[in-house]
Amino acid sequence: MSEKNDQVGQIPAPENGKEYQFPVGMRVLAVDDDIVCLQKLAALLRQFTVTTEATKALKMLRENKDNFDIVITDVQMLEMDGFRLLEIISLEMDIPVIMMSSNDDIKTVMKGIEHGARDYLLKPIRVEEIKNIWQHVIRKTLFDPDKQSIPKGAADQNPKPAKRHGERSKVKEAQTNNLSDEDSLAQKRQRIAWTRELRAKFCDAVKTLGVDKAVPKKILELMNEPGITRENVASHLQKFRNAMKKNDARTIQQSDNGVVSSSIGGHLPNTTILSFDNQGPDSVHCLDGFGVNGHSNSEMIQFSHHVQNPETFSIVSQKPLSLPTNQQGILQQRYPQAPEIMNQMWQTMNIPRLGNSPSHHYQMGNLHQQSDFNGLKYQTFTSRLRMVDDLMDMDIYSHIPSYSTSSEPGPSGFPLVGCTSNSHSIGVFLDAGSSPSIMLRDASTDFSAIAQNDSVVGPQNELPGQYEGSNNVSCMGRGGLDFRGQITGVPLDMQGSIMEEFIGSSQMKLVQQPPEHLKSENNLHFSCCSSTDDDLNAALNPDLRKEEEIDYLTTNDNPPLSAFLWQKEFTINAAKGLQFVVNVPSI
DNA sequence: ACGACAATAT
DNA sequence: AATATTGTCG
Repeated sequence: MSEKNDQVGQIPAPENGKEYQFPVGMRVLAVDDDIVCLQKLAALLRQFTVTTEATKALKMLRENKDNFDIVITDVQMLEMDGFRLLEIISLEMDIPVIMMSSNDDIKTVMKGIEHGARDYLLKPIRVEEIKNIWQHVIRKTLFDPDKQSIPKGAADQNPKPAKRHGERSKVKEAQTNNLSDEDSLAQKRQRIAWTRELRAKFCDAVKTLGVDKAVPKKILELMNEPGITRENVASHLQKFRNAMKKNDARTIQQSDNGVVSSSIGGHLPNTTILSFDNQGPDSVHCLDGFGVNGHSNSEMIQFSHHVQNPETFSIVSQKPLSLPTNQQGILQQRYPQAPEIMNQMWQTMNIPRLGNSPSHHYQMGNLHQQSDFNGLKYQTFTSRLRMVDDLMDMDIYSHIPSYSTSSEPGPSGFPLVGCTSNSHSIGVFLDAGSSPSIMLRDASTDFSAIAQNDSVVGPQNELPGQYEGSNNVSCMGRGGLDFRGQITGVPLDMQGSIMEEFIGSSQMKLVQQPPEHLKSENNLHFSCCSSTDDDLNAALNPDLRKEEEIDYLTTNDNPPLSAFLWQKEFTINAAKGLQFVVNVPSI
């Protein structure tokens, strides 16, 4: 208590220790939400304070930053990420922070370094490592004794815009000989991360203020988040509003279509034929799905190589499916319904039905679990969807996780209300039974969840190791989590409160990371996301439709989806290499 | 090279 | 405060 910050200078040199002695007098704040780790760590420390909650740690630090010489924090924690903690600490005070984690992934380590961590210790922490951390405390006082009193954050809070330019160029010049560490950091814009928690807070604030009355300053107040500036909020608000605008536009566009269908002359096709465009009975149509458009694609050749049981994919017949005509009105219009299409697909592909389930229930792949959370149903299933360059044991059946036409939850849990695919993936809409209007907005996130084919998202009580070796995706009625555990597809702010609460309540989390090569190469993660999202857009918005790229199936069950009319022939790459063509006669 | 995002400038 | 532009990142 009585001790002051300068006391750190008195930290005994290592020599004075016996075989192993933690530097006397060094006050460590250790943060880890894993109690066991915390205990282990504590055993190595002398004078320490521990907490399992980053927020508590922050509080302690804020209340008296002079009480601690150094902070050691775990990287992965539930409520607050270690990085976030690090970020806030380095923003608000000048206490060295050491990260620890069992993850030695270079990127993660780099992230720590970039955020200003003084060290990155790999778990399990060994004595030798802990023994030396005093150096960081010393170094701090040695190297910037003056800056000591001025927290970095404070300086950054009130930047003088006018002087910015000059400063920046100066930094560049100075870069040559200076402390590379701090300076390179200073050069970069330091940005805050809008974590789930933050966004949730933001949303709450906006909600309570009312969308039109929400201005940065007030939001900031309501959020009550130190470490965040008004500018931060303003920026986020800008994004938020943009997203809002976009979303509105989309919705309007859609309802327009639904009502008028003007883009194709106000008529609806009265006959629709679905056929599978295979080259002949029993042939696997390993068309690249680009061949039709004249692009050949070497990847697809690879595909046929990798197919282990070609018979599995045989298409039994090439039976056009004639759908009943109905001219009642838009909702009754007969387009190929996803169920019908699926039906045909499955029939022709010889996909087995589930035991004695009602005729429309199918199960593809392994259905792990169906759950209900806060009234939202979701389920996990196995998706063995692979990207084109990774087709080793591709299994076409498992591309479609489950399906049901009934509005009652069947074995699959949800009615399939639509589906889409691109050359990489097939996506399905499962409706958890909510209002159709919400469906559209959130639909793309469904895709994302599915498209993130090598990630596992599941309820917390599913063990991380449980799915090892398989590619699992958990899908909720709407919304999905991406590799990072963030909601994907549309900005979180636009997800609506349901999703927000669902995810925000941290009942869901990412339990398995995708393979590294999928994450890094070609931004696969992102392209995957956005392409599916694009597909959705295109399917729903004729103007955006790009004939040669967009493949989709949609259904009439759901007004928003039914708003879309098929006017031409589209190619559906239902799964890599298998190509179906939907012929829609012109009116 | 591009889109998303957040900082920064106007 | 709102909007436009810029810098970073993957």
